[in-house]
Amino acid sequence: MRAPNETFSYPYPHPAVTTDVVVFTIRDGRLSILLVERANPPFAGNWALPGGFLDIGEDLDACAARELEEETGISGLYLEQLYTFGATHRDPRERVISVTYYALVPLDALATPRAASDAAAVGWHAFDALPPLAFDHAEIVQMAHRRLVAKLDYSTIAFGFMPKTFTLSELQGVYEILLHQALDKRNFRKRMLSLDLVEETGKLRRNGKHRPAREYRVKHPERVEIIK
Amino acid sequence: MRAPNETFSYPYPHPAVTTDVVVFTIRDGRLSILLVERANPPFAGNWALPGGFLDIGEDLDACAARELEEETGISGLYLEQLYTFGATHRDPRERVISVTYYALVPLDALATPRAASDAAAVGWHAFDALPPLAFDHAEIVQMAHRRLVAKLDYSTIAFGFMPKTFTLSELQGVYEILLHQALDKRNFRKRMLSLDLVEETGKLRRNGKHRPAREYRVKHPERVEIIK
DNA sequence: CCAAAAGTGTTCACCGTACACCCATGA
DNA sequence: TCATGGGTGTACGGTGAACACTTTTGG
Repeated sequence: MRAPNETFSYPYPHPAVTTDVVVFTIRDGRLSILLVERANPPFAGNWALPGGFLDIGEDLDACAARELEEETGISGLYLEQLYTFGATHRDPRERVISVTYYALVPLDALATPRAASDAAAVGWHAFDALPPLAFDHAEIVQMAHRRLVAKLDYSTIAFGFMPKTFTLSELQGVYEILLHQALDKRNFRKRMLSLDLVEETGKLRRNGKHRPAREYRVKHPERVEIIK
Repeated sequence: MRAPNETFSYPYPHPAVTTDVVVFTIRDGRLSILLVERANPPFAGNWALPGGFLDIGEDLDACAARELEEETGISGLYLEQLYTFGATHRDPRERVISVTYYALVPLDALATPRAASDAAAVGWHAFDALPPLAFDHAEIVQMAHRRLVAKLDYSTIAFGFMPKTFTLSELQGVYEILLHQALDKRNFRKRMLSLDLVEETGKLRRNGKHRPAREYRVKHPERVEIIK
């Protein structure tokens, strides 16, 4: 074993550690992620995931949340650690270990992100039409997407995309976008209601020249992420 | 965004990065993990997970595999990244980020591990009777165990415990130990055979004064970890 | 009254579960 | 011949999938 055994610190070179966050949302009926355009080399002019270096006294989760908040102005999101990428030459400057996270932004919380000082631009990009990404970020995005879709089956992660109140049709739309297929309305409603995770607010949602939809909310927001 | 933007390297303090591995096996009918007894402070005399510092030019996976091989003399195991732990004071000496992995050792590969220079001892411990662990390693072990049990449902991870050839009763025994419950023999066999992942070797296994058991092997070892 | 989305039940196939007895061997 | 673990089939209930029409509103 080569566990820590010096009295103070490990006398060999330390890698840099960053967090990068894949921020998903649904915009205009398409799954989208948040990207920043890099202002500086390497990969200047390329799009990349929001993220940055870990402060030496900062928890990993806090770092990811801070980076996310700095980019989008949104906090309190569902944020989950995804995977840690550490290939030796993933960053040409120095050895960088990236602890990656993913987050879901509810449909109604789409604050227009503001570009930070070291980014040329920041914006949402449809998942199925992403520009070339810097570093190994394309790989990170692919893994986040696989995780997201896999969790649809056995968790209630899709609620992370829902605003405080929503209709069952909106919820079904989210599933259909994520699964890339149409779902049967009756089966979908039966399944959702049997989970006993949503309740009617009692209000109706008028959305056009047709029958109004019942409005729902999540019953126990703190339990939403618990695996079925 | 606070992504890398210096020409060379990030001018703030870097944390140390380690990998730690939860090595599972089944010994004497009990789920067990491999621990080393620390020879040096901090936590001298306590048991800890095998692991150690990342070499600056080494991939994360390679580091975990190397540490594991150094401890057990076994290589080529199923090894999967688990989670990255980075609480600010998890190591009293300096800031340490631990990228954790877990591995499964087949029943027949139980080489007696040999203690490395900086460990007082190394050995297997039953999962339900673990000694107090150094650092946050108890938390790491708990997470690894939850992952292992969860994957039983939707993957074929249990085959990671099986030697090259095995009987269906042995396989069932592994599931029963991991799930902590007895399984119906007929249903278990029906399910396993329907997965079409194992095939008979044609040989019989004589194990006592009773009917010999058919010997099986995994059909496509490279596909064993693919999610159902 | 027409267009558009909301809302509602039943049938069927499949799968997981429960359950009991005979078989082959060694002592 | 007996003790021991190996090996086999069927019946039932629950769950997921397929499927079409009525309701309510705005224009």
